[in-house]
Amino acid sequence: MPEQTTGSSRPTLEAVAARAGVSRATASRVVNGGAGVRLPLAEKVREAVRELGYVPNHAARSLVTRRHGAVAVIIAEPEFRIFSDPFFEKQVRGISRELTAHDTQLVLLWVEGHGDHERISRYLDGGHVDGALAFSLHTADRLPAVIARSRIPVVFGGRPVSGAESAVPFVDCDNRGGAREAVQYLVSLGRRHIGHLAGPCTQTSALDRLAGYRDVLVDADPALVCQGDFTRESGARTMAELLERRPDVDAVFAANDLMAAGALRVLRERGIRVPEDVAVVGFDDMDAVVRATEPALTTVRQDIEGMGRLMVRLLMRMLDGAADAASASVITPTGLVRRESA
Amino acid sequence: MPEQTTGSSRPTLEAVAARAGVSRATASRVVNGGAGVRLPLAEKVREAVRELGYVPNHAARSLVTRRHGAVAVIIAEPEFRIFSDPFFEKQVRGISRELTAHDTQLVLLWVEGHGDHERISRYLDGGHVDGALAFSLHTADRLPAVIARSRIPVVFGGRPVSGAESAVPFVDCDNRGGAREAVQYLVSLGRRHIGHLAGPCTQTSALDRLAGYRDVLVDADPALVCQGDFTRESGARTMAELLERRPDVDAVFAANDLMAAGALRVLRERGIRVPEDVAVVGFDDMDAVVRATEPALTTVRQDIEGMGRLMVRLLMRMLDGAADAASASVITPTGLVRRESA
DNA sequence: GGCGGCTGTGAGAGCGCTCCCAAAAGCATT
DNA sequence: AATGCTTTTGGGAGCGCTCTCACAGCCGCC
Repeated sequence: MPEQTTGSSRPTLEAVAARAGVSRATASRVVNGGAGVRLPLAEKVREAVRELGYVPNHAARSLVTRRHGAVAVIIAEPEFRIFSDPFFEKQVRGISRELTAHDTQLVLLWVEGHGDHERISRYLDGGHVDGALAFSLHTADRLPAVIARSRIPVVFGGRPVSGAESAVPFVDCDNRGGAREAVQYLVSLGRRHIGHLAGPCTQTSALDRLAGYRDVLVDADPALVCQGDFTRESGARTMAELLERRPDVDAVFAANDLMAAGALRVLRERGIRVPEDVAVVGFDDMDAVVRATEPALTTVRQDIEGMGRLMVRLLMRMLDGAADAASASVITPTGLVRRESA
Repeated sequence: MPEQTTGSSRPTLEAVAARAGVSRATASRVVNGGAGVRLPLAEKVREAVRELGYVPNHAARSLVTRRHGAVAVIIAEPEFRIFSDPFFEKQVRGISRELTAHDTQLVLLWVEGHGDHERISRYLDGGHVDGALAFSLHTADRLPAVIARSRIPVVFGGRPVSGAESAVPFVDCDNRGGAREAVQYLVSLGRRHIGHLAGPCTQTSALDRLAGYRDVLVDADPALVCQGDFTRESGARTMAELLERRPDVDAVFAANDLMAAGALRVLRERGIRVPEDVAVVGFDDMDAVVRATEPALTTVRQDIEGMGRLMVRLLMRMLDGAADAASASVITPTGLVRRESA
């Protein structure tokens, strides 16, 4: 097997110790913070490190510490083009930043099909990473269950399906509370016939937002709820549907901003004024969408990057043994952002 | 320090060997393919592996093999929202798939600012990964140089700036040849005043496409080239600019599809017929863009996912010592896709 | 039937590091 | 100056694996 690294082989801790005139143990202490080493010695070691360009061998270290300084981020792409989704981009960015702050690496596991499940589970149990972060996308997907069964701690982004694995720790925003606030706001505006353009019923976020809507409008006409799928097109379609079913509708709470944007287009096309005739509220506060709507979209804001960061913090606490799965989940607050559409 | 893995500690190769009644060496041989082990013994070992749920300890293995089975993918986000960019998504997907095929993990390094350079370089030299993949985004960025200086093999996506690091291996499509073909096609259509909506001069892909344009139109009026930046908006702006400068323009080669889409919009707004009055050709053949234009965009196709895969293959060959940096770069072919706009 | 040349197997070293434990050194007391 | 402490330091084991090397079988061959 040919040498893969150029130049001479990397210096070991042994070499550093020899050069500094100390034992390997002392050199190790200095490299790992230097607690309990007298200053002049520590300085000598640090100098040796510098001169030799010493970089600790990670494999050797984690062989004994059983820590890897790495966390897996599992991204499934069953249907969504995950990365193009600005939601995911933000969340992954938050994760990445927080991991960097914890001096931890991000190992990306991109799951393609169902055959991949076995590979993922082997990887998680294979001692490559200390923990994992995953996203609960669809209620039908078996992947979350597979992941949760692994022997390393896992934190989910988004509330997983309730049921057997209720003990799975997750971070999610207060979808239900946010929806409630949005609908309550519409009520406070004096709106009487408030429709809901719902997201796909395979995703808990959509279900929770629908639940929030129902919390406020306990006995709303079922015809006021139209089933969409979080896309702009479905927003347009459901809005049209709603107008047909209930021409007297005077407000709409869309399950996300994209659907709200689709709805606004339809309303504009039909000459229905927003917010005068129909008030519209979205969910997510996605810059790219919100900035482009006309009128500017009133929506429920959630801190997506912050949720990513929280996922990491929670995982780190679990790794430190300071948090246990059952009690650890975090629900982040949402807030209504009032603009022009409602 | 509390236990981080649940349950009893993982079985070692020693345990497998004991259970199978063989030596550790033999067990190791079986786990690694089983060459040179008699069948009955091998079967016994495999059974022990199954019964114990043995998974090799990766750290221990790479401590001795000096292989990590992991490759870093370095993503800088100087200006671009990398992940939202469908180009990157495709390329990363290709990379991910090919890495999986090579049983290699993807470690994502997300570079934020310039202070991060040191961290990246330490990581690359820290014995975490066998090689790295990076993208040469902007000629001004120092990052590629930092990366190229590391002691592990690196393959770039996109031709890096020529100059000092000409020996850096990369994978890129034939930007220049593709541009040439596009412009030649416009010429063959009988077009006489062919403009170019150029991409940012800080990116080699844009420069190469411009060069291809110039290859064909050696002494074109400089006024026919307008400087954009790969965005849809810049496509619209440069198209307007071009129409002002040279109202007689009868064809346009845009540096990418997004710019072409912007250009089409402007042409439509002004009632200029495409392709009758002005023919338009793009570059990239991005589904999302191409599918949405009216008329359908004629463009230069490049296999982005394939480029991602090639990056991995090239890196793997370098890791095997079968390819050396200087001679290894790959230029993938492009092809004109004729639709309606030209 | 004994002997070279196989192939298959096991013993053991050692990858580079951390961490336990014992020894040494320092310090302040008596 | 001797004692009893605390802090620093070094020796050495061992994390789980691979890989070299020596040895044990086994074949056919003279």
